[in-house]
Amino acid sequence: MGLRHAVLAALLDRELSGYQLTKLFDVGVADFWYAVPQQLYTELTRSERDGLISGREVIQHGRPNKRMYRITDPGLDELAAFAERPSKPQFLRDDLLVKVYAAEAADSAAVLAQLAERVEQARAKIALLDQVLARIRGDQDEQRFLATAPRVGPYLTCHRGRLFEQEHLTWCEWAADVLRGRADSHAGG
Amino acid sequence: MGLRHAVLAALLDRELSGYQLTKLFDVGVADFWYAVPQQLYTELTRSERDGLISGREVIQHGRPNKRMYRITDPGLDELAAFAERPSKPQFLRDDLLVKVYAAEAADSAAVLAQLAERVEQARAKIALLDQVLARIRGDQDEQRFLATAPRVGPYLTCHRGRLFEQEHLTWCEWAADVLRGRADSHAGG
DNA sequence: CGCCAATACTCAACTTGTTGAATAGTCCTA
DNA sequence: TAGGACTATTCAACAAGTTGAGTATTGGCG
Repeated sequence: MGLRHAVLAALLDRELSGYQLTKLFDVGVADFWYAVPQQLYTELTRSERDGLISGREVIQHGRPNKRMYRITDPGLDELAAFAERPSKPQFLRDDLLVKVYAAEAADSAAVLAQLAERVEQARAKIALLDQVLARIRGDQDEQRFLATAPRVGPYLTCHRGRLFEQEHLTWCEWAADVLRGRADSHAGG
Repeated sequence: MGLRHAVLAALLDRELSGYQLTKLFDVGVADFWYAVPQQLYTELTRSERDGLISGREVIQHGRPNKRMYRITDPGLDELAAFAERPSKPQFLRDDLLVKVYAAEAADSAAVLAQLAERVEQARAKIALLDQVLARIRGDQDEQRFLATAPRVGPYLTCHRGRLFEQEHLTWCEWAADVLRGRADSHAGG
């Protein structure tokens, strides 16, 4: 039940519509989880059925009505209980790594192109996350914010996302350099 | 078909048994993919049926017989074609991040304990990966190895795994510090 | 006026990954 | 000499994630 708890966490201190959640969990700012709309709407229905969240219909003019969700007390309990259950270690599982692992059997130009693309994606995401971090921090410096803000969870996980992207970027560039260097030296001599 | 290509990549330059593959893809040295034995045996059967790998029975004395697999020419083609297909961006999806995101709603001692556990796991994995890297490199220094070795893919992805663990470790320690600091200051005043 | 994007969702089919249990022989340790 | 660990694999049930299509309305652009 990964998504379930991610949704509960997102609803921790604010009411959100299904649609807003799809935006949060979309490529954009899913700094701690990712999911497509279909998954989210399904999960919202299930979580409401199970009493962990409650939704209310909001009638809108000029656009479809929507349903706003908030976390319930049983939802808070579930989240707290989840936090105490052991979590299993995380693993890398990335197509691109497989391609680099098999680089010698593949067209190296294709692999290099994909590494370059990832670098660009990572750069864009870092820029976005930097904005998010600055917005969360407001006008405080980081240390002050972390010491005094009422909630720091979102800031910490956002930082994790940034680190992840930064590291990915660095590695992609390094791997590309290595592969390029080898391709050149084979071609040249 | 993530696992399929990961298996093909692992068989790129050596023949391996299903059991050896389960060890590779187990917690141990799955520096680019992870899978449980059941998944692997299923995938091996399917890939053999599809002609991407071929297996041969090896009769053993004193232990169960085993099946050794090697990649076929169609398998190599498939791997090369896979490397040229675009790969989708990677996302973080980690229980522990959800817990940290929701830290304020959870028992902070429990979250801190899990962060500490992760730090230990990461340390162990880093030590292991360092051994693997040294073994792959042999007696050469890194730069020389990367320039001259016949295959560098496994080395590059192993490095990626190490970076990932290192970054995870650093972040876990930082997040734990932040949360501990806040817990103390709330308790103390 | 027509088209596209955005809002706000739903249904269905499918693929992947997870969990638990089982088999069966050998080797090592207590 | 019993019990566990290691080798080597299989079957089945289920949960989670992916993909593709479809609905309906509004607002803006050219």
